[in-house]
Amino acid sequence: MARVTTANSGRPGTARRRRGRGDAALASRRREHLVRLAAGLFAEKGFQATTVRDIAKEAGILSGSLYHHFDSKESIVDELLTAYFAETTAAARAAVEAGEDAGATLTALVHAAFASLEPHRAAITVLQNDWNHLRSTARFAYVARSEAEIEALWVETIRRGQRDGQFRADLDPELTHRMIRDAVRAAVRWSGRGERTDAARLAEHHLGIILDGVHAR
Amino acid sequence: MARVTTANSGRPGTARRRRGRGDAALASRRREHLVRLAAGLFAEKGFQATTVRDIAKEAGILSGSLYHHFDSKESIVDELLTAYFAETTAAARAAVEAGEDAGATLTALVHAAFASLEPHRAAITVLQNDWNHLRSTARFAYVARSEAEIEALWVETIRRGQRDGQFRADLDPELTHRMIRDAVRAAVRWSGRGERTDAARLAEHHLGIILDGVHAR
Amino acid sequence: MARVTTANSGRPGTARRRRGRGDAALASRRREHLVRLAAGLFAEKGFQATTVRDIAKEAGILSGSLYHHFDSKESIVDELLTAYFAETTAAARAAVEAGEDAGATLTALVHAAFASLEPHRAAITVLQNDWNHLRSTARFAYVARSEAEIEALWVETIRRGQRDGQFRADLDPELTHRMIRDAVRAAVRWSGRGERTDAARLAEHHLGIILDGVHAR
Amino acid sequence: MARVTTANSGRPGTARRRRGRGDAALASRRREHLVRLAAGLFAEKGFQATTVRDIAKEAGILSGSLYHHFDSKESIVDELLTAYFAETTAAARAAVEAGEDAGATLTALVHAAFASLEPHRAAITVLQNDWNHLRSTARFAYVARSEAEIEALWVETIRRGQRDGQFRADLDPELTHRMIRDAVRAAVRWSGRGERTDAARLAEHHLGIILDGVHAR
DNA sequence: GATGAATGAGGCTTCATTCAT
DNA sequence: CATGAATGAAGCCTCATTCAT
Repeated sequence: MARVTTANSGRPGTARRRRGRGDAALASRRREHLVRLAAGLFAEKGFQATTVRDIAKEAGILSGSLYHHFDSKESIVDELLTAYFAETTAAARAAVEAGEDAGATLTALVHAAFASLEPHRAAITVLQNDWNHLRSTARFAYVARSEAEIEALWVETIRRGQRDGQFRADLDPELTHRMIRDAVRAAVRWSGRGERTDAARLAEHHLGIILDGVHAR
Repeated sequence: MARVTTANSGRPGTARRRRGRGDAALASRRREHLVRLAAGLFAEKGFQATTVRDIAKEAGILSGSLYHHFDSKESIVDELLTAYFAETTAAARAAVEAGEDAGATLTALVHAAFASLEPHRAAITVLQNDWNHLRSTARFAYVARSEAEIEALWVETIRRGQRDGQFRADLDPELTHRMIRDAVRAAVRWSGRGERTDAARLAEHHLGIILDGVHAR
Repeated sequence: MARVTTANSGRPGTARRRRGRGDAALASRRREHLVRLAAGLFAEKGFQATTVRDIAKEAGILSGSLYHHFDSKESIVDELLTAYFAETTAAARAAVEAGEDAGATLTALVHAAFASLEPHRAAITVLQNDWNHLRSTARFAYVARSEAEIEALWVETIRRGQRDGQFRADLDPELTHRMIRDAVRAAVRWSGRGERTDAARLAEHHLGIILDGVHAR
Repeated sequence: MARVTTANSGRPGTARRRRGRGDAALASRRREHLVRLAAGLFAEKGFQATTVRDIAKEAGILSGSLYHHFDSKESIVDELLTAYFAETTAAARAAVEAGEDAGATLTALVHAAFASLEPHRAAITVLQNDWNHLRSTARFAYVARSEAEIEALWVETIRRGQRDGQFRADLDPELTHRMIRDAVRAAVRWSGRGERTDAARLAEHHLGIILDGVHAR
């Protein structure tokens, strides 16, 4: 769950001119490095507000040189979003398929959501700052599909809990999912950067409210 | 038509003080109308993604003509944010000063937050899409101040509930406030537009989780 | 030399709709007032840098309203330049026609030039700041003509002094005129505003150098 | 007369410091060429009246392309003014430090002033056309400082000549400096372009008047 | 005479992208 | 791979001017 696996590894045409075996790998490493730099900026300012010059400057090169590695600014963010959804969907699926009761599954889903906060700051920030802009692009249609897919997993889990009598029957599963998802994602704006304990504490805290509310018993 | 013999005989500084109507009249019909049009676009796409040409086109005029009414694009969004925080702060203060017990006060705060969703879609969208960009401007420093002020009201209420034994003692009041605030605001992205029942239902639903959690009792 | 007499008084069409006898006079007074306000701004910032809004604001009206009095911004500056050259040419001619010897005539010319500094700050500033821009307009062709006319009077006087043996024979009359003219005009930038003694002292000082140089005898 | 060093070129502090070549390389051939083209236009029309499109057209490129080389129109004129004052100050200092008597020093100062006319037409024109506009910018505060520095050198020299009995005791050193400075600068408007003999003749002529006046002896 | 609203041209600047070297 | 230079579209804003009311 931790590392960006190798999303888009299938996409050819990036590492041209194979002079030796190592070249492609080296190029790919350089590319990954650039993506990580861009991610840092996207996490700070969002997609639209980050210019390709910003990214190039961060890498110590000129903006035109970026186009040896990516064919557009969008393809960088695409890479980040693809990775985010690949991991997130996999994690949600794993939680559901673990076969535990609905309560445990929901807890696992929430934990997974919080766990993605730190490694995917950029993607989440972009989703919040720039989704209104990106949604119109055909290229990012998969985002909506992935979100629907994840939502389906949550809804299924919540329904199961309601049938079991574990969860309240008066809840709307879809609204419930969105509330939790949004509360988690929004934390990317103000939660401490890089402090792991913080993220864990946050997860525990929010989970506490989600499961049992603020009322004392 | 009267007399004009005394035109500027005093030379009062630089700016006149004519127009006995007062500032309320200055914020003319036309201006208000334009703000509302801009708000619609901001609510859809955010601040940065909306161009002055978009706004002008919506009004059926040329972009330069907007500057007859506003001195900058920022001043339009400023107007919207100012109004949002004025109303929101007032509503939160009213809820707290109603003098009810912490549970009732928190309920009132949540209801007020949801009630602002529909009339302030633009401001809330901007806060989510463009805050990273606006925060750097001195002009919008008041946003951070207003948010802090509102947070203080929530925190105070939550603490009171904890002292009363009405709320769980293990909650962090600040994190709790942010979770609720963000969950409400994020709904602006997907909640139905213009359907009042929807907003009310949403409020009831989320409030249910916040107060008592998803667990059945 | 003191008052802007009635430059452009021949230009009809300004005071329309004669309802009564006084109206035209009143309108003309209002117009003069506006010209004076504009002159103040031109003297401060030049022609291009002064906007019609600046002028209107100074008068406490809206920029569109200025067009009831002038058909363009250029016509305001035209009025100022016309007045400047009318007076200046007249003064130079008077100095020459006084029939004194070349030395006295030159002294009178210099004094007249300095005397125009204060009442014609605007025209002189415009001539220095904006002449490069205005020279291309056919409307202002008369400026070059007037300058040539005045130069002719100076050159004639200097030549006379050279024939008399009063002035050095090695001087180029044209260059001499320009040097003096420019030294006087440039003072408009830094010489005290409104202090008459200052202008007189300046005239005496510069005249001293012009006539006898900086060398002690 | 010295070299245009590269004052203000790098603007450090914000941006990297990469590119090991040094700033001299940054001020590339192309950039220098563009500055020269812009200078030609500024010398003709001044700063405000010259648009970035004018400059770009002169270079055969689009206006946006200029921003590959400069970060603003102001930075172009800044470069020209900086160079002008660097050279001019150095020349004035050299004249004073040559250690000759006051008369010779003043002569050298005047010659230096005239010598800067041709290579710095643009800067001098801008100083006359646009100083009222630029003076308000913090960026150009150094202009006033440089002018004061140069004035101090002139004043010192004139005072020395007065103590020696070489110059008239009744002159105000400051006014004297300004008169000469302005007479020289104003010549930029009408003196022939590119003809060296002309500039030299002009210097000799004006110097003749300055030192000994127009009166024959 | 003035207001309020608009026009249209043009100003400076930004930015993703391309491409010869 | 990178640079240096450019494109072209677009962004925000300014300003003289017009005109119905």
